Amino acid sequence: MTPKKTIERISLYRRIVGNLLLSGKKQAFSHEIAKLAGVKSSQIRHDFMFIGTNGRANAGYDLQELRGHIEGFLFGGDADNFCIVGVGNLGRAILAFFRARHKNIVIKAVFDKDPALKDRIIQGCRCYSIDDASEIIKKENINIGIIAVPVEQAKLVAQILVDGGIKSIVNFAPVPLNVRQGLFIENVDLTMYLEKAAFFSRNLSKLSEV
Amino acid sequence: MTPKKTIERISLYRRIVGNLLLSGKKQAFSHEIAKLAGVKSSQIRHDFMFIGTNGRANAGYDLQELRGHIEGFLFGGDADNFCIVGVGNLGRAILAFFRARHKNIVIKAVFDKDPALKDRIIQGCRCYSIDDASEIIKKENINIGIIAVPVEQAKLVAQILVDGGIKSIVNFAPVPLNVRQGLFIENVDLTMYLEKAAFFSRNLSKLSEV
DNA sequence: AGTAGATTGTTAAAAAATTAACGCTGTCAA
DNA sequence: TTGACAGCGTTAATTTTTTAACAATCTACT
Repeated sequence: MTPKKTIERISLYRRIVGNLLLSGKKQAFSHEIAKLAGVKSSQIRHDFMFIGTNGRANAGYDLQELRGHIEGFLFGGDADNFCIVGVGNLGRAILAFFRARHKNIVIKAVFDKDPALKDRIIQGCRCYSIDDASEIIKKENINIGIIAVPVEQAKLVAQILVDGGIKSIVNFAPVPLNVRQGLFIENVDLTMYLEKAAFFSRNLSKLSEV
Repeated sequence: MTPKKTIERISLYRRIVGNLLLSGKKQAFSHEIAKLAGVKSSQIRHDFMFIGTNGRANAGYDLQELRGHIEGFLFGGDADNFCIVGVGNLGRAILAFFRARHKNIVIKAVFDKDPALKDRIIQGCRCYSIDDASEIIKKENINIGIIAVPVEQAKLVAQILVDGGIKSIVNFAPVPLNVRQGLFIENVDLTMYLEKAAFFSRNLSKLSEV
């Protein structure tokens, strides 16, 4: 019913399968994929059941077919249109990373409040004033917003995106945005990841295992 | 026994409590903190039991004291020393974000393989050749490494860090690093977060609630 | 063709995480 | 002082997630 974790793993499987295909492999067993993903083989089979793919006993999964199933499950018919708000270091990093690299993730626009950036083309992507967000979101059919602004502005930006019709947000600002019904928000908290890593560097014994 | 999720929340509570203090608040109830953190109040009380803090019935938690408890739990005596490998967009973004901002997260060095960057000071932080990683890690007493290099180099870099004595890694390269015994690795997969957001923008009804 | 061995799909069990329940304590007002 | 209420701490229940178990199936080899 709430397969968030499953979705995360499926996204990971997609890349693993892609890499295996690139390396020339045609098929793989659940335990091979499991090794690469860092999970148990039973988890793989369980997840694959969820997305409705099937392998063959003693022959594993056909990777081409598997990729098709995963992408069919994960992606819709058309590519998903994203926008990024905030063209600081992080916004540029994300833009550089995804621009023209992922066939289902298309960054259609970036927004900033700095007038100097207005209409500039950054990494091949046009920068608009945040004031025009609502208009551009509709025009470009953008469904997902990435928030990469300073923490003070995050809530306001989220509101602007939602008002513009955004359904789903990935928030990099270090403040958890309150989720509202009918909206997906993923808070990616870099400080938290660093503090967690620091904690476990001092408390490795508190880790269960792997 | 494996309180990874709890650690994540505690890191979040730390910031929430800090913000409340900044806003002039002296104490808070579990349900107030819960609201801000996006969890249930019973979760708050449960987690606070874990870190060994205590409030008073009908008066909630003393925020100053709570912050002390949280930081005592989360941080060690000294600040934790980090390094970043890869001075591309993402590495710079992380450096800019943390440099001199967080009293317990100190970025002591950045590494890159580009000779042009060697010994340059970036955001107040010196850039070293990756070849000197082992030496610098020991000299600066660095325990945590942040990997922000292209995917092809991630595994090699991880090996270098581990060989140098790093205990804990935050990996931003889109390949899951295999965890070895006695090592903490956090894979932060940006592609996964974007794909997940895209998936739920098309399948909002599949979200449980919240 | 038959048998041995390996892997799948699925169900059941186990483990982990979250949420609820509730006795107890402290506060406030009459 | 007493009663009513509100909130904490803790334990128990629930829910979710992961792992194991195993019959069915396929491959390969003789």
